[in-house]
Amino acid sequence: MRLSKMFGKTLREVPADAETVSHQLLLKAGMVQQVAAGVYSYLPLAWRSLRKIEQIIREEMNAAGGQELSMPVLQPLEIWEESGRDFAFGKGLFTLKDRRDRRLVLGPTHEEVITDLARRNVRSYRDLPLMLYQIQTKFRDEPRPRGGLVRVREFTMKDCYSFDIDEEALELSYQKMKEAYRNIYARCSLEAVVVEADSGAIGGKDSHEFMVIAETGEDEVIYCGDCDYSANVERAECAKSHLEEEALLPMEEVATPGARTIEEVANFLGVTRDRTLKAVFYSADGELIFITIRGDLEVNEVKLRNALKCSELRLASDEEVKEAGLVAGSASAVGLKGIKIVADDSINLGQNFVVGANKPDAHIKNTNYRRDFKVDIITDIAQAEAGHRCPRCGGELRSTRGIEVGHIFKLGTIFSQKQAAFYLDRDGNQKPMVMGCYGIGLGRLLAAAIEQNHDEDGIIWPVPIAPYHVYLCALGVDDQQVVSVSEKLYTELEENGIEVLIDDRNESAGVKFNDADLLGMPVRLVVSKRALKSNSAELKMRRDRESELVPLDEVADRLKELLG
RNA sequence: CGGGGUGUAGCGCAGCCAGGUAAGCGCGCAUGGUUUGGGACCAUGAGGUCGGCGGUUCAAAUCCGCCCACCCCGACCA
Repeated sequence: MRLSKMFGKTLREVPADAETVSHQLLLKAGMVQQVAAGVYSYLPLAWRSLRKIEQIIREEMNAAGGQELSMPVLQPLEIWEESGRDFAFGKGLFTLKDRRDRRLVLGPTHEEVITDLARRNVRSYRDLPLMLYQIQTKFRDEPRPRGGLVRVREFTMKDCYSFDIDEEALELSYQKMKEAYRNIYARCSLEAVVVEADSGAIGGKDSHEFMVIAETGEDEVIYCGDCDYSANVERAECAKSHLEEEALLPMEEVATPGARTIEEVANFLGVTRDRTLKAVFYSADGELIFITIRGDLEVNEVKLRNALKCSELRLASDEEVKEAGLVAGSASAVGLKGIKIVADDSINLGQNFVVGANKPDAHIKNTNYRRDFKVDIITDIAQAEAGHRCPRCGGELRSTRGIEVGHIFKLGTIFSQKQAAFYLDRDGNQKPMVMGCYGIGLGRLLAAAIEQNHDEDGIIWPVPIAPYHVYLCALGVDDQQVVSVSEKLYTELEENGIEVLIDDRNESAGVKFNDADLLGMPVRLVVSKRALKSNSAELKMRRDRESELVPLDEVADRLKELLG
């Protein structure tokens, strides 16, 4: 490709909107352009890179036994009602009506359609295992797109679905996919770590995310400094301290004027925060929920959402709290009626807690779960944080940020049950297929690759996903020899299967070098009067500082060797 | 949805507070010339619904109201 003809120009100044490195570089390099919030056009350079990523994924999916197909973006709302996920996705679902007023959705994912396909076509255990995938556009009406290509509303995703006869077979498919994913990231020269994850709106049991560690990542990863435990903070657990056993004491009301926060109450009464129970109020799909958790811990809203199985969850407003007759700052589950109570299991890890008295400026000492109050749900809803103890080995937990570049789930029979996707086993019994699903966001992968491979001058493409291999820089295009040699090299390299972007523009050396660094092709090859004096071209790897002179007739071989 | 911010040429910005000269600057773009190893220089030129609608006024980029778009934080989110 000739730079003089290529669509998409590099910018000297970065559009003010871009915050993250990958977003800035993608814009500055003229690779993407925003059309609306979270909606982008991919210009030729970005598209080439994306196609390479796509091909790598396709090859690995095929190698793992996947069969590629294509399902529609446009889907009837009914199948979403059938699975119940119109509710789970809520406002994230793009919906529309056709001319006959039929309600349609733009698919955010394809479990429903694939399950429908499976139930129509799979009859027998002999048809299983089955692994199907597609590389398709998804639509999600994200509340807030951000970070350039990291979180968008329209994006390309590889989504793969496995169908097995039982959990054991699913485990095999799952491991196969995990391996395929590792291969994909390795082939893209990306370092991705596997973490335990929440399965979110997709549903299901086990789930793992592949994270590219990056400061600008939108996910927080909790990991152990001593063992290999790592999990998305949404799902991460911690070993909660167990207070010393003591005899239950009678409840005692004490005046606590002005003390409202856990901090204030603990200080006022001279106890540590873990001797108190805090109260938090949420609104879950419009219903007010009372949450109680030990004072030294915070509520993890994802865990809470899962416990409640609700769609919309938010902190209750002051008005809602007041309306429910609750006394913010002095509330507790003691004597509370007519409101759903969810507790963190930490309320069991100690005795004689300080709680609110449900009237202003008063608290109750020596309160104990079961004896003094009951709850509707008790489970782990605590947020794990850096500094907490590892649930596996007791080591210290740490925190970092990452970009989620892949997510795999064991769905089990959630969809096959709801959508009646059954098969007949060896003994003639009807059973639901056991499913898994496996996604990779391509654009996000591209962004993550840039986050992980750049310097202050621009992108440093890993060879396998670089738009072109070589940036052939013809320096001094008014010199006949420079032009003829660089054109000859261009043709020769292309004939050898090397992808070349030739900078044939009439620009100064500075401009060309800067663009070469910005666009970040793995190899820069300079043809200039200076180099031609020794009948050579100057070769420099993007990631290196030094260049070397390579005799013209050896360039092609040298490059083949370098690009391997 | 809550909080904060921004909208003036392709990109980056000034002008707005305190209404009034002819809507400016840098980069980029076009033409000509001089340059040519790390974002050159000179000259000439093209390019604008000042986000939109309405209001106030003799007069609005500037003041007021409503709306829209986009960005950031939060909420939310494979």
